[in-house]
Amino acid sequence: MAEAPLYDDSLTIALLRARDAVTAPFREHVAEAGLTLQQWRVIRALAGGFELDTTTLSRRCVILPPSLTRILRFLSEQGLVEQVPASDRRQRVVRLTDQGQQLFDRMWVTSQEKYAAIEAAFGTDETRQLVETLNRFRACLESQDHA
Amino acid sequence: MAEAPLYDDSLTIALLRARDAVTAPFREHVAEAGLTLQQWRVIRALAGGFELDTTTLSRRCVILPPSLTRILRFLSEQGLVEQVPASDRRQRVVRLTDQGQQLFDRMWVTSQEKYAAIEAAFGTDETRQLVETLNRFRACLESQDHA
DNA sequence: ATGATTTAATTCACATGTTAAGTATTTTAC
DNA sequence: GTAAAATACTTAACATGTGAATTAAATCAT
Repeated sequence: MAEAPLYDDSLTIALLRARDAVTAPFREHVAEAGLTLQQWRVIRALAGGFELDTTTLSRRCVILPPSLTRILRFLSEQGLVEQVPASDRRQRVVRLTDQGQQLFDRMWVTSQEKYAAIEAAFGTDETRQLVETLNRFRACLESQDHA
Repeated sequence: MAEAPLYDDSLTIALLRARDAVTAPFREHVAEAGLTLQQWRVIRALAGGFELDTTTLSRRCVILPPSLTRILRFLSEQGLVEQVPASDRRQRVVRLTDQGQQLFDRMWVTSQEKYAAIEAAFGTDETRQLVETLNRFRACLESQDHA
């Protein structure tokens, strides 16, 4: 049942595979709307009228700035996102267009259903605990690095 | 302490961030040898004299075949990997060259030390349990999908 | 044995990941 | 007030991720 021994890589590999497994149904769903997972994450972050700058989006969506530049260019061309003036003119602040919000609204229900299916399969408490453990794990490593 | 509410994305995001955190020290380490994490995963899978075909490498390293083609091309050009004849001539079976094995040997000690530091920081048992939970989680989702 | 099917890998095209360098704006220090 | 430092983002260059199409070899059916 278990994989090869020689691997201490197990943690990295386990994280990669868990991510693949959990994103699969969402990837399929958003692809039907012509979106990638990363583009969808940006739309979600902006849903509900939020106006966010690139740095904030980058942190929330876990997408590096150079990728975000390209993603925002794409979403603007599709008419899903628009720029709003910012007091600090270095910043690029964006929000969803009406069209973008409508797309979100159409997709959100199904998206939630898929997430609910995952929680149902693994258990609500177990899922919540896994998220908590992952966040604790990350916090632990990051504080270690700052030493 | 916690991030925004509106997110059901938390699981995906938590997996992404955990992966970023755990790979950071390794990324830095292998970059000093002019390698990427993915290239290093392939080298590790072959270390110790294993001769593996592309499909097996793809599964073990969690790298899709098209990426693997490019990675093996790079590693061959660097003289770290060489092809061995296979009974099934559709397959591409490779192994480490002496140079490749030597590179692995030089890097392996430090790599293990970094992994040990992670286990020490988060706890050996906790780390092992996290890997076990992630694998159980993945198995759970994959069996769900085949329905 | 021959043709149809399946399998293994590659190629293609485009999106994202990643690091370093560049540009414009703001802030800091004096 | 102005030059230096810091900040926010973009661009560039190359590696990987991803799905679809392609090629070559093995297997299957008859």
